[in-house]
Amino acid sequence: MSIAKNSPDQSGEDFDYDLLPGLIGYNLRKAQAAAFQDFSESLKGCDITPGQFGVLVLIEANSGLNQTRLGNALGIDRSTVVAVIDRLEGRGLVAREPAPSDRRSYALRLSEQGRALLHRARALVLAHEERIAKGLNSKEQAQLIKLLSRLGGAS
Amino acid sequence: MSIAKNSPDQSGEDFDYDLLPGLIGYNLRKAQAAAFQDFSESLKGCDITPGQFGVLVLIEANSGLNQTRLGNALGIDRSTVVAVIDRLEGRGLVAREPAPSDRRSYALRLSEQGRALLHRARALVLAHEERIAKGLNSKEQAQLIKLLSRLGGAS
DNA sequence: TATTGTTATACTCTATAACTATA
DNA sequence: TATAGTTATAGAGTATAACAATA
Repeated sequence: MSIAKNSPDQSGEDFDYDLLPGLIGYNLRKAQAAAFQDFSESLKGCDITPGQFGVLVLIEANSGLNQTRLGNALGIDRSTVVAVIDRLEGRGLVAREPAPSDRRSYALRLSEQGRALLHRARALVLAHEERIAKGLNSKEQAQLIKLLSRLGGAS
Repeated sequence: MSIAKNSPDQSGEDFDYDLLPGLIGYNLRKAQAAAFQDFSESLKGCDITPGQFGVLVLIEANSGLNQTRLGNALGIDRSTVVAVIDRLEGRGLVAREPAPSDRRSYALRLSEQGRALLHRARALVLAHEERIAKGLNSKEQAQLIKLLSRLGGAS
């Protein structure tokens, strides 16, 4: 096996990427794919995806929020949130509790197990961040985050 | 409807994102999601995804390449390439031709229709790129691409 | 009427393992 | 033995449309 998983072509032969390397979108996709792969390996012990990590963080930091607000914060549809929470609840990491003020909605909370897993995951995520950004110094990392946050009208 | 599709929380109420805004991975995901959304809207007439656009570009620029090399160039598994090409072939945009030198593999080519669609798509993609990067000047755009390309060990 | 959560449905992307044909 | 493509299978992410319960 001469080519590692998910790595770009290394076959020495000429390959023409045309306009792709000049596109922000293409570089974004590639960088995100690389980050996703490293994330998965780094958090193998926790078995969570970047999106699930974000959900756990937001629930812990905003305990009692409902699914609609969580979806708005993440920029995903309510119907998508259902499946995300289903998985997390199925693993005993998140609980749907009755919301005191509105019987249509749930108050989302982390279980003890969820809190413990998130604690472990945080440390692994920080190590993962260091690894993917090891080619950049702190100033460049800050610059990258600033530029990314200004993309897509988040302004 | 006070909240636009896939936009971050605008409910005025306090919301705690905790460590997320400081993570490269989180900002990468957010930026990519915004770019994907804009791409989809921009290329509605062509009905292709960013990944499919990349495949069409690479096939045109490297006519006759096989699925394995394409997968290597994109960093995706051979089995994933099959479904991707199936869809494109099903729409008559790509053709699997017998490879002259190796009867195990196909030589991928764009159909006339595929070439025409790619021609239209290129213009739309460039407009899309301008739109998502409208908050950045040329120097910042170049800087962003440079920083992104140095993430994930692509070094 | 509007909102929350849900279900049904659908599409894309992704991978692993095992298989066939060919090298 | 190794490689190219395929299939079966699985999981995650995403959305739209329609529905029940509640506001």
